[in-house]
Amino acid sequence: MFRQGIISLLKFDPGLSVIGEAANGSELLKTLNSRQADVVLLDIQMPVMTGTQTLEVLRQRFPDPRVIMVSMEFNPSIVAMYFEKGAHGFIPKGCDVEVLVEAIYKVKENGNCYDLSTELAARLNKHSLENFENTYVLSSREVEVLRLACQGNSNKQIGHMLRIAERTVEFHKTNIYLKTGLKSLSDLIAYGIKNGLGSCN
Amino acid sequence: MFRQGIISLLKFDPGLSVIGEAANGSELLKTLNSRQADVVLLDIQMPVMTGTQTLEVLRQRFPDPRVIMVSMEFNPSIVAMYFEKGAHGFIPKGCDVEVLVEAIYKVKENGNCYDLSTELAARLNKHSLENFENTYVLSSREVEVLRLACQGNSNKQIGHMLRIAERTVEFHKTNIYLKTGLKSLSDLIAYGIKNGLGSCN
DNA sequence: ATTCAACCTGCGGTTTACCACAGGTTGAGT
DNA sequence: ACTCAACCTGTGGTAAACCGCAGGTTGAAT
Repeated sequence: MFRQGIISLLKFDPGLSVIGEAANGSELLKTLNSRQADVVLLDIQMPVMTGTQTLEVLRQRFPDPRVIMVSMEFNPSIVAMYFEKGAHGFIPKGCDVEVLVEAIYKVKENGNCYDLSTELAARLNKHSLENFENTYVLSSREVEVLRLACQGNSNKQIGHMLRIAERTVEFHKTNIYLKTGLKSLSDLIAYGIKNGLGSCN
Repeated sequence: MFRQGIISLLKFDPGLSVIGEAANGSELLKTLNSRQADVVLLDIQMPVMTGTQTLEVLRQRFPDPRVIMVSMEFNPSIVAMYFEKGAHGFIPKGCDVEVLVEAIYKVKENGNCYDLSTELAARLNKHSLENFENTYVLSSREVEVLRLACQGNSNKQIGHMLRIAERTVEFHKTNIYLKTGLKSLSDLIAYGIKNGLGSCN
């Protein structure tokens, strides 16, 4: 329904053409086999595959199309993480469609883009980028732990899956708590789900 | 963005007119003060107020307009809960817009409506409604506990807020686990968030 | 070669979540 | 008066999450 809506809105812009749509990550990959895209709009909350996983596979198998993540949330820790994984843009769903159209053009011209009206831009200029990353951005290992936690696994199970000790999972979780400022497991899960780490949402 | 999309799609149907839109629950209530609506489309995942809370207040203060809940998920336990709280329709976002339009007409004519292609309809006919409810549908107390849990509160905190013993919170949680078939706290939180119980998603 | 960050781990110990057992209240319906 | 469902609560115990302390590895950059 969301897809139908966005597509019908994008059709109002004569400079853009929608060459395909997909209900989930694996459909997307199939579509890209037959058609070439300049820009891919990737919803973070998807069924079948998580946004993170889809992005990873997408960048590996189809390096050409540029990617804009579309999300309900806008957390610096998460936004930066998606850029590190190869995204070129990040747009919260709260934006007007005009902003989205602008972003599509910008990203198509080899630019990067995230909603500039936000605090992140300011922070990236003020403090050194590195310091910011070490303080707020989740490492890929941490994202992995968070993802598995969001999918209902216990620390022990996560440790088993990643072939690390339960203690190490706790260690990563502690760091996630520090970086995100969250305090309870409930908050952690809620945070993860809203940011697109979840089995089949 | 989602709203803009839906509205542009609904405009294609000459029998419908969109008389207003709102970004969250309290905006909705303000809008209804000045304009009368036949049907309200209420997204379950909203900022500021949860879907449940908005529905409750809406039904109290504006009993006339009929309400269709729009959600990513479709869990019998939750769907039935929303009907009990006064909703008249329930549409998953995965549906085509045609289904939504159909639903709007149906609900406007004083009918109730949920996606008939689903298992729920079958179940409601087969087993007695009462048995179904006792087995699957969350009571209002249980929903309240789940909501507070999704907002990051511990059992102790929840007990404090609802003025009941911590033990009683555990009791309700156990029942939620039984009714939903979930097993871990992570699953529980994920379930709640996806179904519109969450602080400001 | 050294430094540094990210990763990994073990040993306690505390807190929180959960569960089995056992029971009390209250209000609506027969 | 009785039933029944939903609600509430205590005791005591297990498992899971979390935390401080203390330390080891590895790979990339200076």
